[in-house]
Amino acid sequence: MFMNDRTQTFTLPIRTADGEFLARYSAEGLCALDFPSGPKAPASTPDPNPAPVPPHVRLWHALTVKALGRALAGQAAGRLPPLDLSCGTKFQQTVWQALSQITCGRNSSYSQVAHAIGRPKAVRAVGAACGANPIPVLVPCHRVLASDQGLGGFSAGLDWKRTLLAREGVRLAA
DNA sequence: CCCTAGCGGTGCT
DNA sequence: AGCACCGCTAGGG
Repeated sequence: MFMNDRTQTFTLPIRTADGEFLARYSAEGLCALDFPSGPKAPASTPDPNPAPVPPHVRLWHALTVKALGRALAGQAAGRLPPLDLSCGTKFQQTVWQALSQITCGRNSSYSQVAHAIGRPKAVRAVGAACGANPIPVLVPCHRVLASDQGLGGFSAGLDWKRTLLAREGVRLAA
């Protein structure tokens, strides 16, 4: 083989009441989920020359659509497509893995996650890893709060974080 | 309340 | 190697 085995990825839109998300798929599974871009998020420009979407990707996408719909409604996401987290470092993947185990309606803190992965002092690094999470909502980085019960940060904007938490019924201090 | 020091991972030089 | 970021935290005014 030459080195031209381009790892083809597919980007598929998901229309929701909150705007149009974009799901990206690698050969291994869902590798990214993007929040609606603009404030009003007009429909994405259709690809003028779209590559055909393979059946297995369609299947993954169906799972993603369903899971996202439930997650946005504040319910457990249910079955997910395979996740491709290989874009992250070992540390980040460990963190993202830990995030996935925080169940709907519950929450954690950066410090707790740091302890959970056996690096109790890597608290700040955990925060940075959360910010690098390529699959927000489904990998629920929004459930991680500051230890003083503050909101902490959220790369897509704190409004999203507040909204997601509110919908799953998480009660915030203050 | 604010301020600070200390922390660990990551990316850039 | 060094350095400057960071979705942080605990401790001290």
